[in-house]
Amino acid sequence: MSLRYALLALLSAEPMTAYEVSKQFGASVAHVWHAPDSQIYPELRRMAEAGLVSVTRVEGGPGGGKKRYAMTDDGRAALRAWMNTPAPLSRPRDPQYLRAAYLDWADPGQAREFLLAHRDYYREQAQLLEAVLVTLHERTHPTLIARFRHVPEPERARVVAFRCFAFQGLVDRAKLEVAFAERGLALLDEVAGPPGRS
Amino acid sequence: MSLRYALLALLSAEPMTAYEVSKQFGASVAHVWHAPDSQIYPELRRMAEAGLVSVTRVEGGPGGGKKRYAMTDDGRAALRAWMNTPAPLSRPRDPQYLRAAYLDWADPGQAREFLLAHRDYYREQAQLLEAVLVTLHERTHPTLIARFRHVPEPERARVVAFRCFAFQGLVDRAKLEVAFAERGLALLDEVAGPPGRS
DNA sequence: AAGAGCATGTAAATGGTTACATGATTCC
DNA sequence: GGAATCATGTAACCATTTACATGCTCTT
Repeated sequence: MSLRYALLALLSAEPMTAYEVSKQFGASVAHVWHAPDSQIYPELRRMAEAGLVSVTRVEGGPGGGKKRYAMTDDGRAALRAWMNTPAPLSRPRDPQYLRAAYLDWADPGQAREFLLAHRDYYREQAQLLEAVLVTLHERTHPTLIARFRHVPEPERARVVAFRCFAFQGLVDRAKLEVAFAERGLALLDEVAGPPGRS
Repeated sequence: MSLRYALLALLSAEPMTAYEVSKQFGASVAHVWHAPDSQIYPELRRMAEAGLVSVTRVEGGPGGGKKRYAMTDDGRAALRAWMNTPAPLSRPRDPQYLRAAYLDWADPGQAREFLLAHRDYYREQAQLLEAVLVTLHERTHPTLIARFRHVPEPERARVVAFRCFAFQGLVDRAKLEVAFAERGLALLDEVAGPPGRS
Protein backbone atom coordinates (compact mmCIF):
# COMPACT_ATOMS: atom_id res chain seq x y z
CA MET A 1 0.00 0.00 0.00
CA SER A 2 2.97 2.33 0.39
CA LEU A 3 3.25 2.78 -3.34
CA ARG A 4 -0.06 4.57 -3.31
CA TYR A 5 1.22 7.09 -0.78
CA ALA A 6 4.56 7.42 -2.49
CA LEU A 7 2.66 8.42 -5.62
CA LEU A 8 0.38 10.78 -3.71
CA ALA A 9 3.42 12.41 -2.12
CA LEU A 10 4.85 13.00 -5.57
CA LEU A 11 1.58 14.23 -7.05
CA SER A 12 1.21 16.62 -4.14
CA ALA A 13 3.91 18.71 -5.81
CA GLU A 14 1.92 19.32 -8.99
CA PRO A 15 -0.41 17.56 -11.45
CA MET A 16 1.43 15.27 -13.86
CA THR A 17 0.90 12.76 -16.62
CA ALA A 18 1.67 9.14 -15.81
CA TYR A 19 4.86 9.41 -17.77
CA GLU A 20 6.01 12.45 -15.83
CA VAL A 21 5.14 10.64 -12.61
CA SER A 22 7.21 7.69 -13.70
CA LYS A 23 10.18 9.92 -14.56
CA GLN A 24 10.07 12.23 -11.52
CA PHE A 25 9.47 9.22 -9.33
CA GLY A 26 12.89 7.93 -10.26
CA ALA A 27 14.54 11.20 -9.23
CA SER A 28 12.98 11.48 -5.80
CA VAL A 29 10.61 9.00 -4.19
CA ALA A 30 12.25 5.96 -5.78
CA HIS A 31 15.21 6.47 -3.46
CA VAL A 32 12.99 5.33 -0.62
CA TRP A 33 10.39 3.30 -2.48
CA HIS A 34 11.31 1.79 -5.80
CA ALA A 35 8.59 0.84 -8.26
CA PRO A 36 8.69 -0.08 -11.94
CA ASP A 37 6.39 1.50 -14.55
CA SER A 38 4.36 -1.67 -14.65
CA GLN A 39 3.30 -1.01 -11.09
CA ILE A 40 2.94 2.77 -11.38
CA TYR A 41 0.51 2.89 -14.30
CA PRO A 42 -2.08 0.45 -12.90
CA GLU A 43 -1.80 2.00 -9.44
CA LEU A 44 -2.55 5.47 -10.82
CA ARG A 45 -5.64 4.07 -12.50
CA ARG A 46 -6.77 2.44 -9.24
CA MET A 47 -6.13 5.69 -7.39
CA ALA A 48 -8.30 7.49 -9.91
CA GLU A 49 -11.05 4.90 -9.36
CA ALA A 50 -10.76 5.50 -5.62
CA GLY A 51 -11.09 9.25 -6.16
CA LEU A 52 -7.66 10.09 -4.75
CA VAL A 53 -6.60 11.66 -8.02
CA SER A 54 -8.56 13.21 -10.85
CA VAL A 55 -7.86 12.47 -14.47
CA THR A 56 -8.16 14.94 -17.32
CA ARG A 57 -7.30 14.12 -20.89
CA VAL A 58 -4.72 16.41 -22.41
CA GLU A 59 -4.69 16.76 -26.16
CA GLY A 60 -1.78 17.95 -28.27
CA GLY A 61 1.81 17.67 -27.25
CA PRO A 62 3.73 14.56 -28.10
CA GLY A 63 1.62 11.41 -28.06
CA GLY A 64 -2.06 12.42 -28.33
CA GLY A 65 -4.38 11.33 -25.55
CA LYS A 66 -2.23 11.66 -22.45
CA LYS A 67 -3.87 11.70 -19.06
CA ARG A 68 -3.08 14.33 -16.46
CA TYR A 69 -3.37 13.16 -12.87
CA ALA A 70 -4.02 15.70 -10.12
CA MET A 71 -4.37 15.01 -6.43
CA THR A 72 -7.92 15.62 -5.17
CA ASP A 73 -8.94 16.84 -1.72
CA ASP A 74 -9.68 13.20 -0.88
CA GLY A 75 -6.17 12.35 -1.97
CA ARG A 76 -4.73 15.07 0.22
CA ALA A 77 -6.77 13.82 3.16
CA ALA A 78 -5.68 10.23 2.51
CA LEU A 79 -2.01 11.21 2.41
CA ARG A 80 -2.35 13.22 5.61
CA ALA A 81 -4.20 10.34 7.29
CA TRP A 82 -1.55 7.83 6.25
CA MET A 83 1.21 10.10 7.53
CA ASN A 84 -0.55 10.34 10.87
CA THR A 85 -1.18 6.61 11.19
CA PRO A 86 1.46 4.76 13.14
CA ALA A 87 2.71 1.81 11.08
CA PRO A 88 4.30 -1.30 12.55
CA LEU A 89 8.04 -1.31 11.93
CA SER A 90 8.87 -3.50 8.96
CA ARG A 91 10.61 -6.78 9.73
CA PRO A 92 14.05 -7.31 8.27
CA ARG A 93 14.26 -9.01 4.90
CA ASP A 94 17.67 -8.50 3.46
CA PRO A 95 19.19 -10.98 1.00
CA GLN A 96 22.54 -9.19 1.19
CA TYR A 97 22.99 -9.63 4.92
CA LEU A 98 21.65 -13.15 4.72
CA ARG A 99 24.51 -13.96 2.38
CA ALA A 100 26.99 -12.03 4.48
CA ALA A 101 26.11 -14.03 7.57
CA TYR A 102 26.75 -17.35 5.83
CA LEU A 103 29.66 -16.30 3.65
CA ASP A 104 31.62 -19.32 4.84
CA TRP A 105 29.48 -21.26 2.35
CA ALA A 106 30.72 -19.25 -0.64
CA ASP A 107 34.00 -19.70 -2.49
CA PRO A 108 36.46 -17.08 -1.25
CA GLY A 109 36.63 -15.60 -4.75
CA GLN A 110 32.88 -15.27 -4.99
CA ALA A 111 32.71 -13.85 -1.50
CA ARG A 112 35.12 -11.14 -2.60
CA GLU A 113 33.07 -10.44 -5.73
CA PHE A 114 29.96 -10.16 -3.62
CA LEU A 115 31.51 -7.69 -1.20
CA LEU A 116 33.11 -5.64 -3.97
CA ALA A 117 29.75 -5.37 -5.72
CA HIS A 118 28.14 -4.33 -2.44
CA ARG A 119 30.79 -1.68 -1.80
CA ASP A 120 30.70 -0.28 -5.31
CA TYR A 121 26.93 -0.18 -5.46
CA TYR A 122 26.62 1.76 -2.21
CA ARG A 123 29.55 4.02 -3.07
CA GLU A 124 27.69 5.01 -6.20
CA GLN A 125 24.44 5.33 -4.28
CA ALA A 126 26.11 7.58 -1.72
CA GLN A 127 27.40 9.86 -4.47
CA LEU A 128 24.05 9.93 -6.20
CA LEU A 129 22.16 10.60 -2.98
CA GLU A 130 24.60 13.33 -2.02
CA ALA A 131 24.00 14.95 -5.40
CA VAL A 132 20.24 14.87 -4.76
CA LEU A 133 20.84 16.24 -1.29
CA VAL A 134 22.68 19.24 -2.74
CA THR A 135 19.78 20.01 -5.10
CA LEU A 136 17.42 19.83 -2.13
CA HIS A 137 19.52 22.23 -0.04
CA GLU A 138 19.90 24.59 -3.00
CA ARG A 139 16.22 24.16 -3.82
CA THR A 140 17.06 23.29 -7.40
CA HIS A 141 15.48 19.83 -7.31
CA PRO A 142 12.85 19.78 -10.10
CA THR A 143 10.03 18.37 -7.98
CA LEU A 144 10.82 20.85 -5.22
CA ILE A 145 10.73 23.75 -7.66
CA ALA A 146 7.35 22.62 -8.94
CA ARG A 147 6.07 22.19 -5.40
CA PHE A 148 7.24 25.62 -4.30
CA ARG A 149 5.18 27.32 -6.98
CA HIS A 150 2.17 26.90 -4.71
CA VAL A 151 3.82 26.72 -1.27
CA PRO A 152 4.25 30.08 0.49
CA GLU A 153 7.76 31.01 1.64
CA PRO A 154 7.38 30.44 5.40
CA GLU A 155 6.52 26.74 4.85
CA ARG A 156 9.29 26.09 2.38
CA ALA A 157 12.11 25.86 4.90
CA ARG A 158 10.14 23.19 6.75
CA VAL A 159 9.63 21.11 3.61
CA VAL A 160 13.30 21.37 2.64
CA ALA A 161 14.34 20.43 6.16
CA PHE A 162 12.37 17.17 6.15
CA ARG A 163 13.49 16.15 2.67
CA CYS A 164 17.11 16.83 3.61
CA PHE A 165 16.66 14.96 6.86
CA ALA A 166 15.54 11.84 5.04
CA PHE A 167 18.12 12.06 2.27
CA GLN A 168 20.91 12.70 4.74
CA GLY A 169 19.76 9.51 6.44
CA LEU A 170 19.97 7.66 3.14
CA VAL A 171 23.47 9.00 2.50
CA ASP A 172 24.58 7.88 5.95
CA ARG A 173 23.11 4.47 5.36
CA ALA A 174 24.86 4.08 2.03
CA LYS A 175 28.16 5.03 3.64
CA LEU A 176 27.55 2.51 6.39
CA GLU A 177 27.10 -0.17 3.76
CA VAL A 178 30.40 0.82 2.14
CA ALA A 179 32.14 0.52 5.49
CA PHE A 180 30.43 -2.81 6.06
CA ALA A 181 31.67 -4.20 2.77
CA GLU A 182 35.17 -2.92 3.46
CA ARG A 183 35.24 -4.65 6.82
CA GLY A 184 34.11 -7.81 5.04
CA LEU A 185 36.91 -7.52 2.50
CA ALA A 186 39.46 -7.02 5.27
CA LEU A 187 38.04 -10.08 6.98
CA LEU A 188 38.46 -12.16 3.84
CA ASP A 189 42.14 -11.20 3.66
CA GLU A 190 42.58 -12.04 7.30
CA VAL A 191 40.87 -15.40 7.13
CA ALA A 192 42.72 -16.40 3.97
CA GLY A 193 45.98 -15.13 5.40
CA PRO A 194 47.81 -12.13 3.95
CA PRO A 195 48.76 -12.56 0.27
CA GLY A 196 52.08 -14.26 -0.36
CA ARG A 197 52.02 -16.13 2.93
CA SER A 198 50.14 -19.24 1.88
CA MET B 1 13.29 -17.40 -2.99
CA SER B 2 15.59 -16.21 -0.20
CA LEU B 3 13.47 -17.92 2.42
CA ARG B 4 14.46 -21.26 0.96
CA TYR B 5 18.14 -20.48 1.44
CA ALA B 6 17.61 -18.94 4.83
CA LEU B 7 16.05 -22.24 5.88
CA LEU B 8 18.82 -24.26 4.26
CA ALA B 9 21.41 -22.16 6.07
CA LEU B 10 19.69 -22.94 9.34
CA LEU B 11 19.25 -26.65 8.59
CA SER B 12 22.93 -26.83 7.65
CA ALA B 13 23.63 -26.65 11.38
CA GLU B 14 21.74 -29.86 12.23
CA PRO B 15 18.55 -31.74 11.36
CA MET B 16 15.46 -30.30 13.00
CA THR B 17 11.71 -30.65 13.19
CA ALA B 18 9.67 -27.87 11.61
CA TYR B 19 8.90 -26.55 15.03
CA GLU B 20 12.56 -26.36 15.99
CA VAL B 21 13.27 -24.65 12.69
CA SER B 22 10.59 -22.11 13.40
CA LYS B 23 11.97 -21.43 16.90
CA GLN B 24 15.69 -21.35 16.04
CA PHE B 25 14.89 -19.27 13.00
CA GLY B 26 13.69 -16.50 15.26
CA ALA B 27 16.94 -16.49 17.21
CA SER B 28 19.26 -16.26 14.23
CA VAL B 29 18.27 -16.03 10.59
CA ALA B 30 15.15 -13.98 11.28
CA HIS B 31 17.38 -11.01 12.11
CA VAL B 32 18.21 -10.81 8.42
CA TRP B 33 15.19 -12.53 6.89
CA HIS B 34 11.95 -12.55 8.81
CA ALA B 35 9.30 -15.17 8.06
CA PRO B 36 6.18 -16.27 9.91
CA ASP B 37 5.40 -19.94 10.63
CA SER B 38 2.76 -19.89 7.94
CA GLN B 39 5.51 -19.41 5.42
CA ILE B 40 8.07 -21.73 7.01
CA TYR B 41 5.97 -24.89 7.18
CA PRO B 42 4.82 -24.93 3.54
CA GLU B 43 8.30 -23.95 2.34
CA LEU B 44 9.85 -26.90 4.19
CA ARG B 45 7.37 -29.20 2.51
CA ARG B 46 8.23 -27.75 -0.91
CA MET B 47 11.93 -28.11 -0.14
CA ALA B 48 11.33 -31.76 0.69
CA GLU B 49 9.49 -32.21 -2.62
CA ALA B 50 12.47 -30.63 -4.38
CA GLY B 51 14.82 -33.01 -2.61
CA LEU B 52 16.77 -30.30 -0.80
CA VAL B 53 15.85 -31.77 2.56
CA SER B 54 14.90 -35.27 3.62
CA VAL B 55 12.00 -35.98 5.92
CA THR B 56 11.89 -38.72 8.51
CA ARG B 57 8.99 -39.28 10.84
CA VAL B 58 9.94 -39.22 14.48
CA GLU B 59 7.70 -41.04 16.92
CA GLY B 60 7.52 -40.48 20.65
CA GLY B 61 8.47 -37.25 22.32
CA PRO B 62 5.87 -34.56 22.69
CA GLY B 63 3.29 -34.51 19.91
CA GLY B 64 3.38 -37.85 18.10
CA GLY B 65 4.19 -37.79 14.40
CA LYS B 66 6.71 -35.00 14.11
CA LYS B 67 8.80 -34.68 10.99
CA ARG B 68 12.54 -34.28 11.15
CA TYR B 69 14.05 -32.32 8.27
CA ALA B 70 17.69 -32.87 7.33
CA MET B 71 19.62 -31.13 4.57
CA THR B 72 20.52 -33.49 1.73
CA ASP B 73 23.62 -33.31 -0.48
CA ASP B 74 21.42 -31.65 -3.10
CA GLY B 75 20.44 -29.12 -0.46
CA ARG B 76 24.07 -28.47 0.41
CA ALA B 77 24.88 -28.02 -3.27
CA ALA B 78 21.91 -25.68 -3.75
CA LEU B 79 22.96 -23.53 -0.80
CA ARG B 80 26.53 -23.36 -2.05
CA ALA B 81 25.34 -22.52 -5.57
CA TRP B 82 23.09 -19.75 -4.27
CA MET B 83 25.90 -18.30 -2.20
CA ASN B 84 28.12 -18.22 -5.26
CA THR B 85 25.52 -16.64 -7.51
CA PRO B 86 25.75 -12.88 -7.72
CA ALA B 87 22.34 -11.38 -7.00
CA PRO B 88 21.22 -7.96 -8.15
CA LEU B 89 21.21 -5.46 -5.29
CA SER B 90 17.72 -5.04 -3.93
CA ARG B 91 16.02 -1.75 -4.69
CA PRO B 92 15.01 0.41 -1.75
CA ARG B 93 11.54 -0.07 -0.35
CA ASP B 94 11.30 1.54 3.01
CA PRO B 95 8.00 2.83 4.38
CA GLN B 96 9.81 4.45 7.32
CA TYR B 97 12.02 6.67 5.20
CA LEU B 98 9.17 7.40 2.86
CA ARG B 99 7.31 8.87 5.80
CA ALA B 100 10.40 10.65 7.06
CA ALA B 101 10.91 12.39 3.74
CA TYR B 102 7.38 13.79 3.74
CA LEU B 103 7.00 14.43 7.44
CA ASP B 104 5.78 17.95 6.70
CA TRP B 105 2.45 16.25 5.91
CA ALA B 106 2.07 14.83 9.40
CA ASP B 107 0.87 16.65 12.50
CA PRO B 108 3.89 17.66 14.57
CA GLY B 109 2.65 15.49 17.42
CA GLN B 110 2.33 12.44 15.19
CA ALA B 111 5.69 13.14 13.64
CA ARG B 112 7.20 13.04 17.11
CA GLU B 113 5.41 9.79 17.91
CA PHE B 114 6.67 8.28 14.70
CA LEU B 115 10.28 9.24 15.40
CA LEU B 116 10.11 8.13 19.03
CA ALA B 117 8.77 4.74 17.94
CA HIS B 118 11.55 4.48 15.38
CA ARG B 119 14.21 5.36 17.94
CA ASP B 120 12.88 3.01 20.60
CA TYR B 121 12.44 0.12 18.20
CA TYR B 122 16.01 0.34 16.94
CA ARG B 123 17.40 0.95 20.40
CA GLU B 124 15.83 -2.31 21.45
CA GLN B 125 17.01 -4.01 18.29
CA ALA B 126 20.56 -2.80 18.88
CA GLN B 127 20.51 -4.25 22.38
CA LEU B 128 19.06 -7.52 21.20
CA LEU B 129 21.51 -7.83 18.33
CA GLU B 130 24.42 -7.00 20.60
CA ALA B 131 23.29 -9.77 22.92
CA VAL B 132 23.24 -12.21 19.99
CA LEU B 133 26.66 -10.93 18.93
CA VAL B 134 28.06 -11.75 22.36
CA THR B 135 26.74 -15.33 22.16
CA LEU B 136 28.36 -15.64 18.75
CA HIS B 137 31.73 -14.40 19.98
CA GLU B 138 31.53 -16.63 23.02
CA ARG B 139 30.28 -19.50 20.87
CA THR B 140 27.32 -20.03 23.17
CA HIS B 141 24.68 -19.37 20.52
CA PRO B 142 22.48 -22.52 20.39
CA THR B 143 22.57 -22.94 16.63
CA LEU B 144 26.33 -22.40 16.59
CA ILE B 145 26.82 -25.04 19.30
CA ALA B 146 24.77 -27.52 17.29
CA ARG B 147 26.69 -26.67 14.13
CA PHE B 148 30.06 -27.07 15.78
CA ARG B 149 29.27 -30.64 16.77
CA HIS B 150 30.18 -31.62 13.22
CA VAL B 151 32.52 -28.80 12.18
CA PRO B 152 36.22 -29.41 12.91
CA GLU B 153 38.04 -26.80 15.01
CA PRO B 154 40.12 -25.12 12.25
CA GLU B 155 36.93 -24.11 10.35
CA ARG B 156 35.10 -22.84 13.39
CA ALA B 157 36.89 -19.52 13.65
CA ARG B 158 35.98 -18.78 10.06
CA VAL B 159 32.29 -19.51 10.67
CA VAL B 160 32.23 -17.36 13.80
CA ALA B 161 34.00 -14.54 11.99
CA PHE B 162 31.38 -14.34 9.23
CA ARG B 163 28.43 -14.54 11.61
CA CYS B 164 29.93 -11.80 13.75
CA PHE B 165 30.69 -9.73 10.70
CA ALA B 166 27.06 -9.77 9.65
CA PHE B 167 25.65 -9.23 13.13
CA GLN B 168 28.07 -6.39 13.82
CA GLY B 169 26.74 -4.85 10.62
CA LEU B 170 23.20 -5.22 11.91
CA VAL B 171 24.14 -3.61 15.22
CA ASP B 172 25.75 -0.68 13.40
CA ARG B 173 22.68 -0.28 11.27
CA ALA B 174 20.36 -0.28 14.25
CA LYS B 175 22.49 2.38 15.93
CA LEU B 176 22.43 4.45 12.77
CA GLU B 177 18.64 4.34 12.84
CA VAL B 178 18.65 5.52 16.45
CA ALA B 179 20.87 8.44 15.49
CA PHE B 180 18.61 9.16 12.53
CA ALA B 181 15.52 9.31 14.70
CA GLU B 182 17.30 11.54 17.19
CA ARG B 183 18.28 13.99 14.46
CA GLY B 184 14.66 13.99 13.38
CA LEU B 185 13.46 14.76 16.89
CA ALA B 186 15.97 17.61 17.16
CA LEU B 187 14.72 18.91 13.84
CA LEU B 188 11.12 18.87 15.06
CA ASP B 189 12.11 21.01 18.07
CA GLU B 190 13.98 23.38 15.83
CA VAL B 191 11.19 23.75 13.31
CA ALA B 192 8.57 24.21 16.01
CA GLY B 193 10.80 26.61 17.90
CA PRO B 194 12.31 25.80 21.30
CA PRO B 195 9.72 24.99 24.00
CA GLY B 196 8.46 27.99 25.98
CA ARG B 197 9.22 30.43 23.19
CA SER B 198 5.99 30.17 21.22
C1' DA C 1 15.34 6.28 -42.35
C1' DA C 2 16.76 4.93 -37.89
C1' DG C 3 17.00 5.36 -33.18
C1' DA C 4 15.95 7.56 -28.81
C1' DG C 5 12.68 8.59 -25.90
C1' DC C 6 7.54 9.51 -25.22
C1' DA C 7 3.43 7.19 -23.63
C1' DT C 8 0.63 3.44 -21.87
C1' DG C 9 -0.11 -0.36 -20.26
C1' DT C 10 -1.36 -6.21 -19.72
C1' DA C 11 -0.48 -11.02 -18.09
C1' DA C 12 1.37 -14.60 -15.49
C1' DA C 13 3.88 -16.07 -11.80
C1' DT C 14 5.90 -15.59 -7.37
C1' DG C 15 6.22 -14.25 -2.87
C1' DG C 16 4.47 -12.56 1.43
C1' DT C 17 0.74 -11.27 4.90
C1' DT C 18 -3.15 -12.13 7.69
C1' DA C 19 -6.31 -14.74 9.65
C1' DC C 20 -7.84 -18.98 10.80
C1' DA C 21 -7.76 -23.96 12.43
C1' DT C 22 -6.72 -27.87 15.42
C1' DG C 23 -5.18 -30.92 18.81
C1' DA C 24 -1.52 -32.85 21.94
C1' DT C 25 1.52 -32.44 26.05
C1' DT C 26 3.80 -30.67 29.92
C1' DC C 27 4.08 -27.76 33.78
C1' DC C 28 1.88 -25.45 37.74
C1' DG D 1 -7.99 -28.45 35.75
C1' DG D 2 -5.99 -24.60 33.13
C1' DA D 3 -2.28 -22.21 30.77
C1' DA D 4 1.62 -22.29 28.11
C1' DT D 5 3.86 -24.10 24.56
C1' DC D 6 4.54 -27.93 21.44
C1' DA D 7 3.27 -29.07 16.74
C1' DT D 8 1.44 -28.42 12.07
C1' DG D 9 -0.45 -26.41 8.94
C1' DT D 10 -4.55 -24.14 5.20
C1' DA D 11 -6.92 -20.42 2.68
C1' DA D 12 -7.58 -16.10 0.84
C1' DC D 13 -5.77 -12.07 -0.31
C1' DC D 14 -2.50 -8.54 -1.67
C1' DA D 15 1.83 -6.83 -3.50
C1' DT D 16 5.67 -7.32 -6.38
C1' DT D 17 8.43 -9.03 -10.28
C1' DT D 18 9.26 -10.15 -14.89
C1' DA D 19 8.30 -10.29 -19.31
C1' DC D 20 5.89 -8.77 -22.94
C1' DA D 21 3.23 -5.48 -26.13
C1' DT D 22 2.26 -1.39 -28.89
C1' DG D 23 2.58 2.73 -31.36
C1' DC D 24 3.74 7.56 -31.63
C1' DT D 25 7.04 11.72 -32.27
C1' DC D 26 11.09 14.10 -32.39
C1' DT D 27 15.89 14.39 -33.51
C1' DT D 28 19.89 13.22 -36.28
